[in-house]
Amino acid sequence: MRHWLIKSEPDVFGIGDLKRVGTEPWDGVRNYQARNFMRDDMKVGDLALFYHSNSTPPGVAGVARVASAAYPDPKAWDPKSKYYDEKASEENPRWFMVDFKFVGEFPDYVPLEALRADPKLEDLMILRKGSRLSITPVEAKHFNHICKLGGLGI
DNA sequence: GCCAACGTTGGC
DNA sequence: GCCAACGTTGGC
Repeated sequence: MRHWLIKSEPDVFGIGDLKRVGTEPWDGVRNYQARNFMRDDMKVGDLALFYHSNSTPPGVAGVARVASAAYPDPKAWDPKSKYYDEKASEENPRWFMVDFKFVGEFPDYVPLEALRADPKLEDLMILRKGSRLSITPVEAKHFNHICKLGGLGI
C-alpha cells in the first residue's frame, strides 16, 4: 500500500466536510503530475493525509482512504464548471480523479510549523521550498509519524 | 494583499 | 524546442 498527502482548502472543502459526506469525488485536479499519481499509482485502500492549505494555520487535519479506482472527471467537459477544459471530452477525458473516504480526524491538528520543526520529516515533499503539488506521495514512516503526532492510531 | 515559486501556453 | 508572458498556488 502507498501513502499520500492531499491538499484542500478548508474554506472550500475540509476534513469536517469529508466527515459529513463520508465519500467525496476528488474532482478539479488540473495538474498533470497530480493526475498521474491518481490515475497510475493510487489503489483502493491507500491512505492519505488530509492537509488544510490556505488556512490559519495550515496543517494536517486527518486521514482519508482511496475509495475508488481513477475515473474521468466529468467537470472537465462541463462548460458551466470552473474546472472546464475545452480540450477534454467524454471520449478523451484528459483529467481523472478518485473518490476519497473519511477515515479519521486528528484529535491533535498538526500545523505546518510542527512538520517543519520535526527532524524526522526533513524530506517530506510538501516541506520543500516552492512545493505546490496538491497530491504527493508520502513514505510510510512519515505517514505513521504524522498520525502519531495527530493522535490518531490507524 | 503580497509575492516567490512553479506550471502552462503559445509565438517564433 | 526555446522562452517570455501569464495564471495559480499557498505561506505569510
